[in-house]
Amino acid sequence: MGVVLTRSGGPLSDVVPGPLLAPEELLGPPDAVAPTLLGCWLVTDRPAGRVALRLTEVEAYAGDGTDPAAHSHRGPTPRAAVMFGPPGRLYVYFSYGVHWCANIVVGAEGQGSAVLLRAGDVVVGEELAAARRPAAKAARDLARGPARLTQALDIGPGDKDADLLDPSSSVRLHRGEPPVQVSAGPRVGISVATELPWRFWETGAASVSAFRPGGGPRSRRARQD
DNA sequence: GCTCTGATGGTCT
DNA sequence: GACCATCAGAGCA
Repeated sequence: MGVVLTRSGGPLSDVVPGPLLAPEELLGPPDAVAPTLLGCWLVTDRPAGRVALRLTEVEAYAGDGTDPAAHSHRGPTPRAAVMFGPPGRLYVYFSYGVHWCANIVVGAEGQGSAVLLRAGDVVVGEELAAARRPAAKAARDLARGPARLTQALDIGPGDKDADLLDPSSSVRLHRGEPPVQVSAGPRVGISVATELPWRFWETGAASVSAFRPGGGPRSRRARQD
């Protein structure tokens, strides 16, 4: 209930996604490409219907050997091989034995860089996304966090290495309206290279995952052994 | 509101 | 066998 309206006043379900991104737009260092992905639309077309969300939070991971937090840091292992593929592919990995998380491969083929998709605002198919995310209590929680984002979009192991730039693909990356303002800060949930401000989010977006301003992520590494 | 913990399994050493 | 690019829910203030 309650039809969400665009700024121009039309129902979002009638909004047509912008053009697909071109591979050239994903070249360059991951920390330079990542903020340009904010505002872009990630769209999944499934038999149950379409869900599209507007990216509001991402993180950059570099494959040039300087970023120990990147899955590609140890080379093209079976899991991380997709990261060394061409830009615009979807790198999906299984996290904590429970969740799937999604990255967009960026940079030149062979580089091993990617951008983790952390959060977005669902703009099309909100009811379908809500059905996939029964724990979400509010619209902003539908895709607030990397694993929640993949749940809302129904992204899973079957989407590994999907070509987001192919118009015939069921998972695609479309250009959207860029945010007015972008913020940057440390990445979440990693234990190395925490000093790099490679997390980017749309300033003020409600769907940006929770973070302690100035305090960093809560430390859970202080457990005794 | 904030903090803490269990769940759960692939990946890599 | 340890380590996770996490989430949801319980407990407490």
